Amino acid sequence: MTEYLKIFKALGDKTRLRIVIMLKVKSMCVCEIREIIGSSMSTISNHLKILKEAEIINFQKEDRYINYGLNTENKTVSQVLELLADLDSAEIKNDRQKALLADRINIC
Amino acid sequence: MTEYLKIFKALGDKTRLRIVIMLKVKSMCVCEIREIIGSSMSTISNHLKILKEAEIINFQKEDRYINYGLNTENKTVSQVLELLADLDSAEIKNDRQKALLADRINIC
DNA sequence: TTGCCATTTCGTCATTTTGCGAAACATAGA
DNA sequence: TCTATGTTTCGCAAAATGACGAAATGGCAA
Repeated sequence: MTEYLKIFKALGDKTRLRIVIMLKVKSMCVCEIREIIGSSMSTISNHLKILKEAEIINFQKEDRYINYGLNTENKTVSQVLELLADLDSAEIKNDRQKALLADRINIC
Repeated sequence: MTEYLKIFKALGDKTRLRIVIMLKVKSMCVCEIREIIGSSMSTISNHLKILKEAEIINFQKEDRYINYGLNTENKTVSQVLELLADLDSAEIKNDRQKALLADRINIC
């Protein structure tokens, strides 16, 4: 139960849900995510920590950056993420658009 | 997104997750749930309110009681609840056992 | 080594959430 | 109507959460 509890807790926050939906578009570093969400670096970092602990996301170093992405290897997580497949609000479209355009060179 | 947010928020609490899993066994009234969970009446009532607002549960009057049950007619909800199908911890088994034995005559 | 840059951790504050008992409410039955 | 009983609402205290800026960390490059 703890596994699901962590996942639901993690996804039960608007900012984190937005982050997760954005990461379906592509993996991103903290400052790219920050740019789209608009909160402070430390706030984003904290949200990512919670998503990490729920094993919803993972990360890998690339260059000077740490790229965060969805942990699709986790079966429970990928099942939950499938539910979100057809989310389609204006806000989400906007985030997705920005995610596509996001480019570390112009952000970090 | 708001719909999912509400659902995840609602299920991101241990007590509420326990209630939902119990309600898969059978519909129950507030005092039956109270007996199994062990919190106060008002606490349980408040949790049920949150689950109601997320449309995870519904209710119907029966006799003097209000029976709460899972709102399986809601597609999103039933998809989420399917995820929980194979939960199997000791605590959950205990709750399920108690739910099966619960009988308003001896509780309310 | 030193400096730089991306990220995390820390300390603090405001807000939200959770839990409780008491009181209020609703309603079926005497 | 009055009573008993099941449920909800209210008011409050304690705990958890989310946000921020500042400071600390980690690692690459000069």
